[in-house]
Amino acid sequence: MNLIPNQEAEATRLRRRTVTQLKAELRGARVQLSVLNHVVGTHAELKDVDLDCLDLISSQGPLSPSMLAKRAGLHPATVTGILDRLERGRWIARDRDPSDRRAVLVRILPERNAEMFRLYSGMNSRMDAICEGYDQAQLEVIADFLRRVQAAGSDASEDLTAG
Amino acid sequence: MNLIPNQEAEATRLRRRTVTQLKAELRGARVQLSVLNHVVGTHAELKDVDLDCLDLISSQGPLSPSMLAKRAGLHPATVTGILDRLERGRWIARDRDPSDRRAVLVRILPERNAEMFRLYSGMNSRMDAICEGYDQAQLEVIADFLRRVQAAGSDASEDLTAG
DNA sequence: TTGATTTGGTATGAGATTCATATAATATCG
DNA sequence: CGATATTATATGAATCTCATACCAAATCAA
Repeated sequence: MNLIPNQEAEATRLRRRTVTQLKAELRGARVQLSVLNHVVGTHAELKDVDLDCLDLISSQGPLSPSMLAKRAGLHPATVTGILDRLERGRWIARDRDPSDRRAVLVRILPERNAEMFRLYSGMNSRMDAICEGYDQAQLEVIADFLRRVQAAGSDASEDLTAG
Repeated sequence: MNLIPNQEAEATRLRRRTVTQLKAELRGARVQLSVLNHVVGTHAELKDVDLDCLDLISSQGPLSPSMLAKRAGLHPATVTGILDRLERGRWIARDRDPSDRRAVLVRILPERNAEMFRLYSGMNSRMDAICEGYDQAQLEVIADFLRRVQAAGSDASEDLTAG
């Protein structure tokens, strides 16, 4: 930090460029992963949004259809249709909530896990290869970064839905 | 790396756990960013897939509808419909390819850039805040990681489409 | 050159999807 | 207890996706 003003300005410029670049790469990664999602979904006879919901149920479930609708930014009636498809395909099950007889709890069925895993296996092994290039500390930095991105995305979505 | 076998096994276990965790966080980030995308799309009266295509045109364009269909994993006729909507909304323009009179080149119109930027501004400032917690070297490591993820996603999609 | 085949983009129409609204059942509040 | 709110879903209109067909232009074959 003992730089003359010129060097300091240069460092600031470089940093700004790097941050901009990183955000661009994140957008790019999001699109490519969504494209992969779409291709996987096509093979599994699932819509993109079905897979998104399946991911949400998998990571945040079991949860109710109304909570899922909120988390996914979808209309409740749309979620009913999505859950119908996922249930018909034996991806999920709907149970009654024991504490509220109006409510429903959606949970993942492990039945077709292997099939889904197989569809993602190409990406999975590529990810393993990528990770081999990083040491333990770097992997943790990246994982933590991605965790923060999730929170940011969730918060930004909420703000936009509210406003 | 001068560890007795027990320590080495422990380190391997830890590393495997970290890699698994990282992949889970990446999936989670993809979903949250897609949800944000959906919410943004709702405000801009665009379908999720329209925004995906807009991103692809923005980063890889100008390109032809058939190339876009290939990159996005969509049917050519579907892309025609998407481009119709994007054109009607003044997001893109279709030009004839001077070197092939059958072909069309799709390019971004900057007209509505500010509007889109405003919708993403909440996420953008959150990303800036996140990046402040990392030094230059870390930012570059993360950006490079995301670049590799894009390539992996693109390759995995291609394999799946071909097979 | 001519004629056949391939390629690029889009129109058409059948089937599927989304969502505003309405509805039924249950919960909660006063 | 009665009124209101909440949860999930049925219904139907508008819209979207994609297989197919089609036309124009490029490329290939002879």
